[in-house]
Amino acid sequence: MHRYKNISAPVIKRLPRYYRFLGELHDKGVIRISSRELSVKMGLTASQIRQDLNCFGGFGQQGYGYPVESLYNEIAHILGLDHTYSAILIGAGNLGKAVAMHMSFEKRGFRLIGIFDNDSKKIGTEIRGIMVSDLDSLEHFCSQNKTDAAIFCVPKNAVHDIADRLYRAGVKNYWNFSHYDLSVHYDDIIVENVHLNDSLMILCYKISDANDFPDNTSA
Amino acid sequence: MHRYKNISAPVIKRLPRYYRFLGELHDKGVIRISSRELSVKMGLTASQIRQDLNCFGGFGQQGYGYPVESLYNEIAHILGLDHTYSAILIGAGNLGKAVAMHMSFEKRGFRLIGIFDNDSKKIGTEIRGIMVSDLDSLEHFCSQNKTDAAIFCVPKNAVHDIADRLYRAGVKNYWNFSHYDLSVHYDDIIVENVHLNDSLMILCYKISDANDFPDNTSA
DNA sequence: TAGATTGTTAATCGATTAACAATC
DNA sequence: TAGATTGTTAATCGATTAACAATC
Repeated sequence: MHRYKNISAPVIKRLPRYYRFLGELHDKGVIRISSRELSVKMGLTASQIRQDLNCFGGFGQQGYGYPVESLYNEIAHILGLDHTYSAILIGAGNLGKAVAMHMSFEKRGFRLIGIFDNDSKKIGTEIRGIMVSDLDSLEHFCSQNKTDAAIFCVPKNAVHDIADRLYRAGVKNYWNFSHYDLSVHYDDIIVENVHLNDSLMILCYKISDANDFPDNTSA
Repeated sequence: MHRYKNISAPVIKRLPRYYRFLGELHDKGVIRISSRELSVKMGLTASQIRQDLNCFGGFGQQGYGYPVESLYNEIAHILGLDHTYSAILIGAGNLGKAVAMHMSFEKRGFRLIGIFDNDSKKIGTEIRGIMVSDLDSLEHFCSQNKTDAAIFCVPKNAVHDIADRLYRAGVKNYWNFSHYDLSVHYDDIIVENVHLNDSLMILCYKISDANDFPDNTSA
């Protein structure tokens, strides 16, 4: 059922970054690169790079290094970017609209096929050539269109109910921008979270930690 | 110079999530909670919760658990949310606009004091009550206004140059939405990345890994 | 061939979990 | 007090780094 065995989360999280750096190298016309050179560019150890890549196969050649273009393509394949999963966006507010407009879905293995909102002012408007539909028509849409994934750009109090409806309609893969933990409620779903608030708070922590003197903390 | 000693990245990343759950508990009127109960709600081990919290202090009480409200306030303080760091937004496109409109900066320790873009169509327009300024006036603005942090919502090819300018103007804390690794080029800066493309590719990986049969992968 | 660099095993380091004495 | 639960130390687990034989 799984393509690769026991790939740890840290390894998976590094894959898109490898993909990015290899893409840049390829654009610059670089043909081959050693784990040593790449480690310097990326701020990792050469050992880690070799370990990571060897989870998926032996893409290098002793005495030579890694061929940039084919490794780039291999990682695309590992990430599954050669798929085209259909996705719908839930929520056409500021954030939803920006996600719809900003993302190159096709380059990341997805195609945006529907947008839903419950605000009558938004229903009927177009975003990136896609008509915003009434949230009430969600089930009907999913029954008519193969829907692989849903993108949550709605306020947290709306998420649970919509997730329930999607789950019953068979949509179980979620890109979650909402301030809500989907994974706690179901366990046969796949969730990738983008918690912007959490990220901003972590920045706040880092700044505070680097700048505060212990004397100030009790103030 | 640092408030806490040797706090590991995994612990820091969990703090906003603790903060969120404690906030919800407090809203529901819950007065106290044991690490055991919280672990069930959050899908962690009780041991980890106690270890994490004890990095910062002994907030619990034997035989009783943790007082929800005061722990919530403690975590806010640990995260530095009682600060108000001034931040400027670079890039008023779809994503920048959404970030400006969508985020509750004040609740996360920040205040948005300026927005910059190089597109003459955007300069002079208002976003959330803030006038979009010409990117050329960046240095002047920073010299007149204490600027603690910058938010990057510009295309990757623009980042390096703007980061240079900000760095020279003394702005060294960045919330980075761009597809570019700032941290590789400087080392006395603080960066928190939001790599939406990486996140979407990770979702693609997870879906592919769960659904592909090995036989299909070579196709 | 000789030099370079991989793939892979072994050693180290760090994070998570378990256990339990301290104590409310 | 007795029961519960923390704070903290010890044990385990997993991830990273180092080392080196295989080999291009």
